Amino acid sequence: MAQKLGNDVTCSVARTLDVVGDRWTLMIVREAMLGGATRFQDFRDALGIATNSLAKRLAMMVDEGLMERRTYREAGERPREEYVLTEAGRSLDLVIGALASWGRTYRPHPRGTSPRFEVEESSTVAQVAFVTSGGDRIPPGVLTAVRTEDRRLDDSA
Amino acid sequence: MAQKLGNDVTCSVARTLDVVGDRWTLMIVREAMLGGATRFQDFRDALGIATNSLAKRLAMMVDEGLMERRTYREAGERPREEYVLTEAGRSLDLVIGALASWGRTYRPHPRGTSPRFEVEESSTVAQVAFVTSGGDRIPPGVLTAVRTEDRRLDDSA
DNA sequence: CAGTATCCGGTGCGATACTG
DNA sequence: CAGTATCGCACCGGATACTG
Repeated sequence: MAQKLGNDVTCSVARTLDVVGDRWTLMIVREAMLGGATRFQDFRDALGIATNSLAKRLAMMVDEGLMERRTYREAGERPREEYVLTEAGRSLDLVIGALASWGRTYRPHPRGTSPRFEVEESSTVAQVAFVTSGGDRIPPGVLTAVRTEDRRLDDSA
Repeated sequence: MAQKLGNDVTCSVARTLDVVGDRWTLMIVREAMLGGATRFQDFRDALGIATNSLAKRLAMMVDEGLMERRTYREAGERPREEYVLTEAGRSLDLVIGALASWGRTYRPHPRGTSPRFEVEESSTVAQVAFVTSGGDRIPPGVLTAVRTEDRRLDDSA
């Protein structure tokens, strides 16, 4: 069950916001991506979110396929629950990256921090940008938006 | 005045969500990008939003520097108000693009529509992706996130 | 530790009516 | 057309207490 934004289900932006458009979900995703957080308490400590809110968010995210809930047991420990991003959840990295980039540019903060995305092992830093289907980067400010039917767009290219 | 998400101002994602994290702002930006909407009534018709909500959102967006409000007069007409995206507002295209892309992939809809971004005149379709500072596209699934101080990140590269 | 149960306040948002 | 004014409510989310 998505949550609220009932109108305009035909808009792909609205459909996404219906899932991640609340106050906490993307922050939880961000925390999960940073790798430190997998357990309930991790998210609670990192975000300062109320327990019932967190429980509700995590349940929604599992329900929506952003997270997977697992029970695991370390040697000698009692079983624990952990929440791990699914592929759909990990794919929100572009959204997180775009939000972070905008914030850095237009809402700078002297002690600000962002999730930096880098290629594993090679330490190459990644940036979010528009590219052509050929893979060439498109400079900012030259794009026009046109309303298009989704089936005519190919994301895999 | 940002609106609500008080905590964690050091996180650039949170700072951005503080501006665009409500239910309508990004939908208004989207509509403005599609070019059809500049006037109050345009947004109202396109989104079905309540007038007071729209007024409040637009005022906030002007206040936050996402939109510019102008009074103009066409020949023989009475003066009208129009709302035009600023550079900061237009720069949300990456966020919109990332949201649309995710929605198309993970929340497909038979009659879904998205804003398609294309290079003016050349009709080249743009996609949102991670790239290296050298401009090479990075394939999905190979990135790791690390918490980093904003001043150590260079978005202009 | 990992939640669930309950209470409650702020407010985002819709509906409606009204103004210049 | 472009809003403002009022009303009302759903609901998100915080605080707290309690359970296995």
